[in-house]
Amino acid sequence: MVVMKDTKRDILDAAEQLFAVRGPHATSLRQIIGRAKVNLAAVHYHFGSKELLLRAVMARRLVPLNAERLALLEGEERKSARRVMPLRNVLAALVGPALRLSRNPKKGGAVFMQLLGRCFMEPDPKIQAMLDNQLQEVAGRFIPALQRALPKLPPEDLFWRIHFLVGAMAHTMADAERLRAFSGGRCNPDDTEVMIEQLVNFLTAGFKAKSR
Amino acid sequence: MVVMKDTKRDILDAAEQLFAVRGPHATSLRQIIGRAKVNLAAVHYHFGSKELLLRAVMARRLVPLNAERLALLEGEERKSARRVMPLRNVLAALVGPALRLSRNPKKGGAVFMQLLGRCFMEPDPKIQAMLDNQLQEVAGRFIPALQRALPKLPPEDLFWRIHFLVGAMAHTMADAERLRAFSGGRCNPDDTEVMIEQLVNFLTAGFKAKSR
DNA sequence: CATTCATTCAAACGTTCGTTTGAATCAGGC
DNA sequence: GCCTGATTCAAACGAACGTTTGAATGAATG
Repeated sequence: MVVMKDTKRDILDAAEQLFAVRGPHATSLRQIIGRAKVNLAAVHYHFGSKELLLRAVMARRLVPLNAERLALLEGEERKSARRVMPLRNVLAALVGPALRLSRNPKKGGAVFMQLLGRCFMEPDPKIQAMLDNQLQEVAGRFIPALQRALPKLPPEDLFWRIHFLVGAMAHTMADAERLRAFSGGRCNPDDTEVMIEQLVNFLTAGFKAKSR
Repeated sequence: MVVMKDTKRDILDAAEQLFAVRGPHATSLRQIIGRAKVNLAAVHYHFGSKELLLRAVMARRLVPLNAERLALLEGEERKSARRVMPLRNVLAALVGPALRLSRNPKKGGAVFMQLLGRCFMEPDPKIQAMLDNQLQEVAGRFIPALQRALPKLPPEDLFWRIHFLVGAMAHTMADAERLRAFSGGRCNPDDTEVMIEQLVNFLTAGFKAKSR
């Protein structure tokens, strides 16, 4: 009674871990219950199905993450009052909270960041629909903010660049570790602030490119 | 033996198609032989295993693709002789041939482009190792070329930006179609030249960003 | 103590997976 | 016409998958 409902949290933690490393589709429920040390039927008892489990894993972290992004954006909007908000700050509000996850092990940490990146790249339409749904509000607030920060950029160019942003961000979240070996140790993906700095710096320049 | 057996090619074509749309891991051999209209055992008879089949699918297109990239780079190097090669041309030689695949249905077309993008994002270490192997030569030639085009950029920044490039390119190859809906029809992923232009333009500006 | 209700458990369900087998089929060389 | 080696075929293999079942467990209620 002192400790209650370890089972649900244990399943969520184990699923998050394994979904992130091997991808949701390549992870079996038996691997999850093996790591969580619970019974196989507990997954369906508490969550209903594998798909609903993934949804629960994502919602647990994504809801606060998106709230943080929106709060950061609103804060920036308040700060810059009637002036145009600097593009760099908009991008930092979008990208920063997600990449900073890896600094916060208590809230999911690098594990969830990797999972989020993986879900962006999952071909499964069910997973894509779930993500689109979870990110609808964020997109609806950030796209106008980007447009305001880049008033001269044609919408077509803007959408192409958002697409590139998503690719670069997702790949960085899902596979930052690959960069360590690829760069021959010159880059350290564990240094979150450098990572954010590099990505925001790159994206800011990309978004500011002259339209052709 | 004048022409390659229909069976082998039929399997390669069907596998390429299905691997690309659903991802290699989510595609079963039975789906492949159903589309190819061949016997199930034919896959193992001609290729040995599912993994070797994927390797064969990739090699068939990737070998000529990489050769084209290297030839394009060499051509640019010859053209600019002792001068510095423009960054834009290096990036175009790297990104162009891959994205232009979708214009060339006879050589795999958009289907293989999507598959290549998917493989970049596959968590499976076997697939990653295979890709790394296939791309080693290209990386070894393009990284110095990028360094020469950006002599003032610290190597750490360069590697971060290559990482972002890979993410943006892979996401564009694998999921360009998502952009059509996401942009409300404003972007047309079928127009390959616009796609290349947008990506190269974005990347060129990103690579040229001031180091911080 | 008896009852209740949420939770856990071992076991099995029916599918589907990648792979293997051994016989049937077909080609060309003698 | 038969032999040989390459290819195709239907059928089955064992393993793993997501899911379901029904009984055992345990704490709280009356």
